[in-house]
Amino acid sequence: MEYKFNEIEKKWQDHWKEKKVYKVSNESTKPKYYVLDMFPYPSGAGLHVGHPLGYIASDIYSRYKRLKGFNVLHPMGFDSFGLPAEQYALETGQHPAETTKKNIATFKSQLDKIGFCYDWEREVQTSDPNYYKWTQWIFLQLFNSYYDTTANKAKPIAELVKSFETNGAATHDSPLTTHAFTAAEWNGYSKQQQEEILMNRRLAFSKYGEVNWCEALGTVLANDEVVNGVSERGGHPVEKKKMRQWYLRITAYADRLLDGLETVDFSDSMKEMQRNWIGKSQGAEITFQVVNSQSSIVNNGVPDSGVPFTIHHSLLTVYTTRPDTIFGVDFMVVAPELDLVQQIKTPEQTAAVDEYIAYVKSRSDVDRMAEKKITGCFTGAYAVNPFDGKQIPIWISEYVLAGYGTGAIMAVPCGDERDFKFAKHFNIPITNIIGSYFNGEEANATKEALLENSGFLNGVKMTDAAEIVLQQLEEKGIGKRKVNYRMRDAGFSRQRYWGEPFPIIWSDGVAIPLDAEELPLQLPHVDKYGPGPSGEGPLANITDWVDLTPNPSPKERGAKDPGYMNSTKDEWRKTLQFAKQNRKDATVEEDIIWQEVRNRKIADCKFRRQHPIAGYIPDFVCLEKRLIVEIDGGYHNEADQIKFDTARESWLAEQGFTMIRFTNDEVNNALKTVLKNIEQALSTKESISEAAESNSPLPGRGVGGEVKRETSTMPGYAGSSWYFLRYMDPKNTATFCDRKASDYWNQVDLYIGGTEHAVGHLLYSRLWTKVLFDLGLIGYDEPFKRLLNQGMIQGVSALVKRIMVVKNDEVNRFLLIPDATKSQTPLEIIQFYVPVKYVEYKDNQLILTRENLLKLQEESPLYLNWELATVNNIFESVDLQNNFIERQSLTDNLKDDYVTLQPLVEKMSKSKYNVVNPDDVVDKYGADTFRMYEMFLGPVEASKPWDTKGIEGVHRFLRKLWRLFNDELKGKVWNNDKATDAELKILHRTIKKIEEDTEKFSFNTAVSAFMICVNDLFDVKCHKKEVLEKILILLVPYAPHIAEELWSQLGNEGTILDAQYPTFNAALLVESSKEYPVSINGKVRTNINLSLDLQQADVEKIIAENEVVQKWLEGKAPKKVIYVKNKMINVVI
RNA sequence: GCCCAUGUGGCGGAAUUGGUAGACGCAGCAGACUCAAAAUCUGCCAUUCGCAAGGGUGUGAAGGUUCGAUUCCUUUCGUGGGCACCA
Repeated sequence: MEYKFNEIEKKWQDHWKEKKVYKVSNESTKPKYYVLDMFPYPSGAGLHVGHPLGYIASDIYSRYKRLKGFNVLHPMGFDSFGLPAEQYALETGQHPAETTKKNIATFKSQLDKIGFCYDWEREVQTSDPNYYKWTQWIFLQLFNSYYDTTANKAKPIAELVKSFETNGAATHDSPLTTHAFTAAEWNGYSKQQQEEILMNRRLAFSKYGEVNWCEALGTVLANDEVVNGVSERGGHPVEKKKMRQWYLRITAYADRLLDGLETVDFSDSMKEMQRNWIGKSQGAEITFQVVNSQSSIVNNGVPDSGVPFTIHHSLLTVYTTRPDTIFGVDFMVVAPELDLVQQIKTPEQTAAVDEYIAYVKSRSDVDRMAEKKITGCFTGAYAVNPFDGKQIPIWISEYVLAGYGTGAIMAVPCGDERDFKFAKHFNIPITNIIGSYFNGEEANATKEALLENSGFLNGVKMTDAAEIVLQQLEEKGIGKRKVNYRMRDAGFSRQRYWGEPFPIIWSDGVAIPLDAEELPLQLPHVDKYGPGPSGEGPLANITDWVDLTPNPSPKERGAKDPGYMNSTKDEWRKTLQFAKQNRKDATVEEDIIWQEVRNRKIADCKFRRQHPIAGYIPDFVCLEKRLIVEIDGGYHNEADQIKFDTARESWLAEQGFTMIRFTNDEVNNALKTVLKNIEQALSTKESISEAAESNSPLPGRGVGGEVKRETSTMPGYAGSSWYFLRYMDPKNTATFCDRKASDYWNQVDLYIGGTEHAVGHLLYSRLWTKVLFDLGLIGYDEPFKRLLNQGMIQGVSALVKRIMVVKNDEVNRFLLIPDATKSQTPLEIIQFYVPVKYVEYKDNQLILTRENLLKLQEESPLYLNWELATVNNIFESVDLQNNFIERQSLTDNLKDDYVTLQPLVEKMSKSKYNVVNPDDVVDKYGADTFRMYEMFLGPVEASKPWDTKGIEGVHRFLRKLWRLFNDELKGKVWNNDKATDAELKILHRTIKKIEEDTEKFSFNTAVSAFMICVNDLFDVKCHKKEVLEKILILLVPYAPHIAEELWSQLGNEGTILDAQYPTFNAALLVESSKEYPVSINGKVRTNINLSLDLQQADVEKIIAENEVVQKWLEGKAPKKVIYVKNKMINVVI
C-alpha cells in the first residue's frame, strides 16, 4: 500500500470538519491554554510560504497542549483594513471591501490546506462592521477617559469634569492642565473653552500635528512613500504640513508600559527594543537667557560695558541628561522648526536660516537621523550660561528633532560624539572640562572624570556634579529635574479610506462622540478613493455623509410653544443647562425610577434622564425605542401645563416617540407594576435600526453651528490592538467581550509573531489592554504572557541583467545577458526580476532557460520583447551610433540556451516576483511534508531564505514511516509482538527528546529526532504496534494527517487528536558506562570506555596506562588530569 | 545615524549553554537491485599533507580569559529587521 498523501489529507480534513473536532468551548473542566498568532493582512498576493512558519509552530504547540489535556484556544482571523487594498482600489477602481473579501477567501482556503486546528467559528475580521463597532466603542472609552496621575490609572472624564465643577484645577494637578482655574471660572467657560481644556486630558485626543504633505498628489504620504524628500510615486516634492490629527496618549502610560515588561515572558532583546522605544531618561530642563550680541567678549561673566547687546525676551529651554557638563557647553542646537528660531534669528542670519529651514522641511525624520552629513546654520543669537555668563552661540541643525525633549540641546563637544563632529565641522572652539579624558581626537562620554574649566565644579567628580548643578538650578529658578521620554503620543488619524471611521462629529470646533447606540458608524461606500479637497481622507468627498444637518434649534425642530425657549444658540445652551439642573433637582420618585432603569437594567435598553429632545426635556427616554417615561408631579393638572403637555406629546409623537406616564403615587406604591408597564411598552416598540436612523446625530447634542463628521480614519493598528479579546467571545452583540469569557481565557499564554511588530503593534495592544483594565472592563493589564518571535522566511529573487535596445526613440527589445560583470558595454545595464516560477537550478546557479522564457512570454506581455544574448554578441553587433543591435547575429550564436541569474535574498513580495505559494508545495508533497519541512528549515526565531531543495528528505522520511506499517507489495506489516528493551529504548529516547524540544519550541531538532527514530526502528526491523502507536501520538502535532490515518489503520477507535500523550520512562535509558573522549591539552586523541561510577584517582590510573596517552606524554608525568564525570577527560602536559 | 538580531561544510542547520565541532537532511560521488527508469538500499562526503597509520588547520576577522571557547569578554567587518502613516 502506497502513501497517498493527497487522498489521506483530504479524507481527514473533511472528517475533522464534519465532526467539528476543532470547536472550542468557553466552558471546560480542563485547564485553559490560549495560543495566538499575529493575524495576517490578507494581501492580494495570497499567502506565501513565509506566513505559515509561525502558524505551523503555534499549531504544533496547540495540538501538543491538547494532547497534554488542555482546553486550547487557537483562533485565526484577518487584519483586513489597510493601505494596499486602498492603493489597489485607486489603481483599478475595485472596492476594497470586494478585494478584501476575495483575498480572505483565498487565504482561508490556503490555510485550510495546511491542516491547522482553527475554530473558524471564532474568526474575526477587523473590517467587518460587527467587529469595528467595538473598535469604535473602545475608541470612545479612550476619548471619554483621562489619566489620573495620582491614582495612576485611567478614569472616566466625567469624574474630571465633576472635579472641575466643584474644585476647579490647579496647574500642578497635571502637567497637561495649562492654567489654573477655579470652579466658578470653569462653570463660566463656554462649551468650547471647556472642551478645549478637556481635550488636553483625554486619552484619545485631537491636536495639530505634522504630516508628510505632497502638494502635487494633494495627499498625505506615509514615511515609506517618501524617498529622499520626494514622493515615491511620481517624485514630487514633499514637505511637512500641520493638520488636525487624533492621538492616543500613550505617554501617560510610559512608566507602566516599562514596568509591565518585568511581568511578561518576552525575549530580552524584545524588551530592550521596547525600553529603547519608550526611552525614559532622567535629566534637567535648563532655561537660558538669549542675547543678540555683536561680539561675544565676556569678562568674568559680565559683558564688556562698551559692547552693546540686547537681551531678547525669548528664553531658550534645553533638555539634558548631563547637567554636570554645563561648563562644557560650547554651542546650542535648536530644532529648525521651532517658533523660537524665528524670534531669535538676527537680521544678518535671516537669509541663511530661512534657506536652511526650507531644506529641512523637505526631509523626513528618518532621513534626518540617518544622515551622516553634518548640516546646520548659525542663528546669530547667543544663550547666556547662567553660571559664568559665557555667551554660547545658538545653531539650528536637523539632527535635533522638535518632538523630543524641548527641541533644543546644549552641545558639549568634548563629551558627545555628535556634538564633537558638529563643532569640528563648523570650527567651533571646544572647551575641555574632562582633562586627560579628552584627547582632542574624539569625544569621551565618561562620567568618571574630575571636572576642569568648570567654575565652582572644578575638581568635582562628574557623577556627583550633576546633583550639585540640579540643586543650584532649582535654587535659582532657572531649571528643574525632568524625566523625559523619547516616546511620543501615538498618531491615530490616517487621511485614508479603508479604515475604521471615527465615531466623532465636529460642531463648531468641538468634538462630540457618537453614542454607543449609534455604532457601528459604517464606512460609507465611495466611488473614488482620491484625497479630499485639502488633503483630508477620501471620506471628505462624500459631502452628504460628512455634512450633517446642523443641530436644529428647537424652533427648527418644530417645537410649537416652547415658551421659555427660542432658536438662538445661547437659548439652546440654556436648555442644556436646564436639563442638567433638572437632573440635580430630581424628585425622590424620579430617582427611584432612575435606579431601576439605568445601566440597561430593563430589557437591555438604555435610558437617559432629563435628556433634551429639541426644546423638550422628558424625564426619561429610551432613544433606541423612542419611548418616553414621565413621572408626573402635581402641577401637571394646571391648565397651561396641560396645554403645553399636549403640544409636546403630539410633536414628540410625530417624531415617533411614545409617551407613558406614571404618577408619584404609582411609583411609591406599585413600583413593580410601573416597571412591568415600562417593559411592556418597550416590547411593543421596534428598535430603531441603524439604517433607519436619520443622518443627523441624535438630537440634543452639539453646540450648534456647522456639524460635520470626522473624515480621517483609524490606522492599521486600531483593530489589531484588541483582537485577542474578541476571539474569546466573537459573536457577542452586547459588548466587545463578555467579562466571563475574558476572565476564563485570561491572558494569551503564547503569542507568536514576527519581530517587525516589536514596538508598534505590541506596545499599542499593551496600551489598550491597560486602559481596558483601568476602566474595569477586563481583569488583567498585560495581554500577552509569553511572546515567541518567528523569523521571516525571505524570498530568493532572481535578477537578470538586461540591456535596453532603443531604436528611433522607441524601445525595441531587451537583451538578457549571461554575465554582465565581464562586459564593458557602454550601454546601460538594468537589473530586472524574473518570476521565481520560471527559475531553474543548474550547477548551484539560478538560470533562465530559453524554454522558460518562451513560457514567460506566453503568460505576460511584459516580457514579449526579451531575448537571450551573449556579451560577445553585443560587442560584435552593437551599432553605437544608432544604439541598435542586429537581431540576426544574436540568438543564433548563443552558446548555451540559458542565462544565469543573480540571486538576491529579500522580503517576499509580489513586486519582487519571488513569492512562493504554499499551495504548490502542498499539492506536490502534501501538508504533512510541508509542515515538517518548514519546521526542519531551522529554528523558528531565525530568518532564512525559502529553498525547496531539502523538502525531498522530509517527504522521504514520511514515506519511510509509512513503510514501518505498510509494505508496497506485502501490504500490512505491523504486528502485535511484544517490544524488546532495545526497541523501548529507541521509543523512550524519542519521547524524551520530542517532549523537551516541543516545550522549548525547538521544532527543527524535533523533526531530526523523528528521523533518527524511524531510521533506528528500521535498523532493528521493529514493526510493533506497541512502539509505533506511541510514535504516532508524538507525531500528531507535526503531521496530523498521516498520524490519524495510521492510527485508524492500527485499529484504534476515535480520533488520535485526543489521545493520551505517552509518558517517558527514565529507567529504560540508564547507562552504566560511557565512551569518554580523552584530550591531551584540549585536543581529542582517543576514546576509552569507562564505567560511570569511577572516581578521579581511578581515572588517573587508567589514563596513565593508556597507550595513546603514553605516546603523547613521551615518558613525562602529566601535570594535571581533568575528569568531568559523564563528559570528558583532559590530560595537561 | 540609533536600537535589536545574526554570521559554523557546496547548501539548510546541530552541538545537553564552557567539555568529542559538523547530529539530521539536501546536493554530490561510488556501488547494489533493474532490460531500463523511478523507488529503495549500502558506503564515502569540512579542509589540507600522507599509500596508510597519523598529523596540521578550521565555527566572519583580530585579540583576551580558561586545562579546554561555536559558546564568555574587547575591538572590528558583513547581513537581516525596526526607527512612529506598509502591515
